Order: sequence, then structure tokens, then C-alpha cells
Amino acid sequence: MRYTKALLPTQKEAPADAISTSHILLLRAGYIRRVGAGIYSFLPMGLRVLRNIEKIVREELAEQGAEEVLLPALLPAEYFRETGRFDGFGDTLLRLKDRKGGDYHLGPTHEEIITDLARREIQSYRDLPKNLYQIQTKFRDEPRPRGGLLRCREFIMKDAYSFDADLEGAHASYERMRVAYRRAFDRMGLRYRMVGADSGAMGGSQSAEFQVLVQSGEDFLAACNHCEYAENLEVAEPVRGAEEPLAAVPERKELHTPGKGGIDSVAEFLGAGPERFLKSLLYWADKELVLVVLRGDHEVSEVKLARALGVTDVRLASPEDVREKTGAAVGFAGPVGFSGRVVVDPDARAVSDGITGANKTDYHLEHVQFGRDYQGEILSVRAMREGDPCPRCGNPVQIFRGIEAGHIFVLGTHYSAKMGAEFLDDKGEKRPIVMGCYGIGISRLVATIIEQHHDDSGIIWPLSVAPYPVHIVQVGESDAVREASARIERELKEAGIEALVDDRNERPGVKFKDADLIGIPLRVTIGDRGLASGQVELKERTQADPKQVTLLPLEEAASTLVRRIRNELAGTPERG
RNA sequence: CGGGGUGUACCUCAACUUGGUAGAGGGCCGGCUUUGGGUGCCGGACGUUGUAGGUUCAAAUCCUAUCACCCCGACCA
Repeated sequence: MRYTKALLPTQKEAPADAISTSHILLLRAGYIRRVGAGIYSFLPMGLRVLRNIEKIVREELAEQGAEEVLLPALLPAEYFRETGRFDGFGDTLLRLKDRKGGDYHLGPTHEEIITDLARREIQSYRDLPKNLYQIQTKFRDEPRPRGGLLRCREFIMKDAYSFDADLEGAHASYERMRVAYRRAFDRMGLRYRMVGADSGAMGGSQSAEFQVLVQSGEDFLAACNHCEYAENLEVAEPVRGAEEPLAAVPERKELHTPGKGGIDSVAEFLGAGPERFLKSLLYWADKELVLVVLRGDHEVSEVKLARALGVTDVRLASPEDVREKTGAAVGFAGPVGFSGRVVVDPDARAVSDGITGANKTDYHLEHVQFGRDYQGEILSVRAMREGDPCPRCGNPVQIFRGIEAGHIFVLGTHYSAKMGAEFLDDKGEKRPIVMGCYGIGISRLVATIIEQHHDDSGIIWPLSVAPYPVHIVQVGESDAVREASARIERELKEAGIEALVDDRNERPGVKFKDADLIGIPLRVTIGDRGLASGQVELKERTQADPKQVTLLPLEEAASTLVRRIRNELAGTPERG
């Protein structure tokens, strides 16, 4: 593609409302444009990346025996009504009416539609197993679209559905999808973890999320760099030592700590480490006030707290509530003599000689010990921290943010039972089909890959998904440059490789900046300077130093590139 | 849904506090210049100041309503 013919509108500055790296770069490099909140157009370059991602996914799914279908995006309400999801989906479902007033909606996911297909077309155990998938636009009226392509109201998703005669078969299908996902994400060059997901509402027996490790994700994960351990911070359980008897300590004593409310300031004032403190936080758990006691250097996980208490809503009490309940200003609350429900994290319980608030403004207590000085329910409510030992291998874990790029799920008979998708087994008995569903956020992946593959200058596409593998930059307007460029372009084309050719009448600096921004992995620079000795320059986008170039004889340039590209695309790393 | 913020040229922003009829840089168009990391100079086009109403001799500016968008949280098969 010649740059002068392409729609490739790069920009120096991004709109102020773009915050995430991928959003900024996708806009600046001319891959997407915003049409509405969470609604985007793909420009030619963006579409090429999208297609490359789709291609990888299609190949890996085909490898595992899945077949592609295309279900409608516009759906009559009757199907979701059958499973109660027309109402159950709530405001997330984009509803509309046709001219006769009939209820319709745009598909947020397609379990009902595929199950309907299955109940009509699958009659016998001989028809099983099947695995059907589509790559399709989904619509969800998200409460808060964000991050450009990361969370949209209209987005492209690959959704697959497996149909098996029994749970064993369903698990085998699930395994095959797991393999397909691993291979696909590996090929895209992603660093990710499979995370055991909270198998919640769907009544499924097994599920896993594929979380891509980035700084800007929506979920917090604890992950280990030494093994494959990764868990959502909402579930991750810190490793605790064996429960040891507490050491004998002196009687508790009051300390005057004027104006020293927060852990850090008291710790400094008293010259004691924060791990010696018992941090006491007052929470509203639904309608009840609960005092939560943690070790001073730990943080509460509100999700874990809510789950441990069996309540739906957990909220930090206001300063007024604290004053009223404890009789002291914020920062001086403590479990000793506290009247009300007290929850103690195991790590706080293990502090044998603690310092905590005296429930009296400007006073703390020292030599405080669980059992002797205060009581409470022992519940694990602290969040895992960066550096905590990995529950699996003991090395320190790191905290990452994650973007959910895929989710695989054994559904069981949830939908098939409700919708009567049954088959006759070999004994002639009717049984519900056992299903699984498997999603990949295709359009989200475009952004996700950038979140992991960029530098200060722009995008750094992995070769497997790059809009073009090669970017030819013509420096200067001489006939020699033009001819050399056309020659390499032609030779690449003969080998089936497309190149983006920057034939604009722009200064070299402009072209180099744009090339870095656009992020094509291999850049060939052709100028009179090199051509004087019959050479062109090859520079890899991963190489930060602009002077780091390889000189190639013009006549070998194309063949060298072809070899490089074929080698790299063939040598797909395999990671389990 | 709760909290915070923003709407002015294609983009980034200024002028708003203290009302006097809109400006800079980038981009775009033309000319000259320059030609290996966003060249320099000259000239030019582009605005119902989100929308509606109100106050006023006069509104980007003050008031009211409304819409849109962004951020944090809640939510997220």
C-alpha cells in the first residue's frame, strides 16, 4: 500500500479525554475514530489488525475442530424471555421495538440463539459432540464504557459453544478450547495468566479467565513470576503461618499520642514498625456496624469482607459514625472494650504484642493481645500484597492489573434444560445436551496487545498481528530511491508479503516519527545515502535506538525480509 | 446509580474570576526555503463559544434548564 493512497491520519496530539495508552495510540496512529461513547470506527489500519487477530483465532479454533457460524445481532425478545434474561439482563440489554411494537434487542451474547439452533438440529447422540463459534458484533449498554477499545458498548467478540452428551465430554471440549486459547494468545505475543474465575451465577462447574497482565486493566491480580499462579485479588488467600501460641507480654498500657491518628504517623511517633499495629476500621456491613482489625501494614479487601460476613454491601463508616460509636476521633479506634461485632484477620490475631487505638482521642494502647485484651471472629479479610509469598511456590507474588481477554466456561445443562435442547442417547432416552461457552474479546484484543507492546514513541506490533509486516520509508525523492522502493515492494508482493510504502513528500523526520507511532515491526529505509553503495537499511521497531540498523544490499533486501518473516511466524512459541 | 470534571476552530488549549462581540500553537491550503528524526519564513481558509431559555444597551463570560463526554467508585454472562 502506498502511503499517499491510504487513509492513515496520524496526529501529534491525542484528544484530552483519551487516558489509556492503547486508546491514545490507536487514535494518534490513525487506527480508530470515536463515534460515540464506547462506539468506534475501525480505519483501514485498525481493521487490518482486527482481521489478523480474527485469523489467528479462526486457525486455532479450526485446529480444535470448531466450526464457524454467523448468528444474527438483532434478536426477537422471545429467545431471551425463555431463559428469563430479557428482563434478567437489566439495563445492559439494548432493547428496541419494531414498527409493529414487537420487542427486540441487540445480542449481548448468544447462548439462547445457539441453544435454539441446537434443539432443532441436534437430535441424537450421533450428532454430538459439536463446537460452533461465530465472530460477531455484540451490544451491551455498559454503565461505563472506558479506555477506548477496552470496554465498549459495541464490540467484536468470538463466542464459541460446545455441545456434548455428558459432562465428561463437556470437559474434554473445554480442554480443547483451553489449548486453542493458549495457542492463540501465545501467537499474539501476549503475557497473560489463566485465572480461576468465580464460577458464579451461571451454575457452571468450571471456568477460567484469560487475564492479560498490564498496568491499566480493570481487575487486580496477584500473580507469580516463578510459577503459573495467578488469582483475582478478590479471591487470593495470603499464606499464613501455623497458628502459634502468643508470647507472654506485659500488661497493656495507655500511651499519649496527640494528633497521631494514621498508622504511619503513630508508627513514626512511637518508633515502632506498622506490622506491630492493630489497624481498626469501622465498616457498615449492610445495616450493622462492624469493627475490622488488621495488622497495621495490611489492607482490607472489601469484597472478601462482604463475602466473609455474608452481606451484599460493605462501606467504610463516616468520621461522624466513628466518633459516635467509639467516642474518639478517626485514627484512635481499637478493639479493646469495643462494644459491637469485631472481625479479626488471622494476621492481626497473630500479633502478640500489639499497639492499637484506645477509643479515646489522642491515646493508643500498647501490649495488646488477642484473647487476653480483646475478642472477635477470626475471618480472613485482608488483601494479598505485593511481595507476599506465592501460595503455590513460595516466591514473592506481584500485583498486576488484568484485562480479561477470554473466558472459557463449562455451562452444563443450564440453557439446554431450560430451553429443551435434548438428544436421544444410545438407549433411546432423552437427555439435555451438556454445553460450554467460550468467549474472546476480539476488538478488545487490539487495545490489549498495545497495552503490552508500546514505547514512548508509539505502538510495537508483534509480527503476527501487525497491519503490515514491512514499512518501507523512502527518504528523498530521487528516481533511484523510488525505483529501489518499488523493487522491494514488488519482490515482497511476489512472496505474498504486503508492505506499507511511505512515498509521501515529507521530511525524513516526519516519516520516522510516523513509522514509530504506527508500529510496523520491520522498517526498511531507502535513501540516496545508502543506495550510493547499493544498500538499504533494516530497522526493527523493537529496537529503541534509531541508529541500530542493519545494512542490506538492495538485491538481497526482499529475500532477507521474507526469510525473517517466515521464520518468525513459523517459530510460534508454545507454552503449555 | 454516587462523587469529581469538561464542553470555545480539525486537534491541544487561552479569553470566563472582573460582561464590551473570540485568540495562540499544531494541523490544513498557497508560495518560497529545507531535505536522514515532527525545518524556517510569508500569506490564507476554518467558530451560531454543546443546546434552549433568561438577565442586560451588550453574554463565551452571569442565572436556569437540558444534552453530551471524560475520570474515580458501584456494576460487569
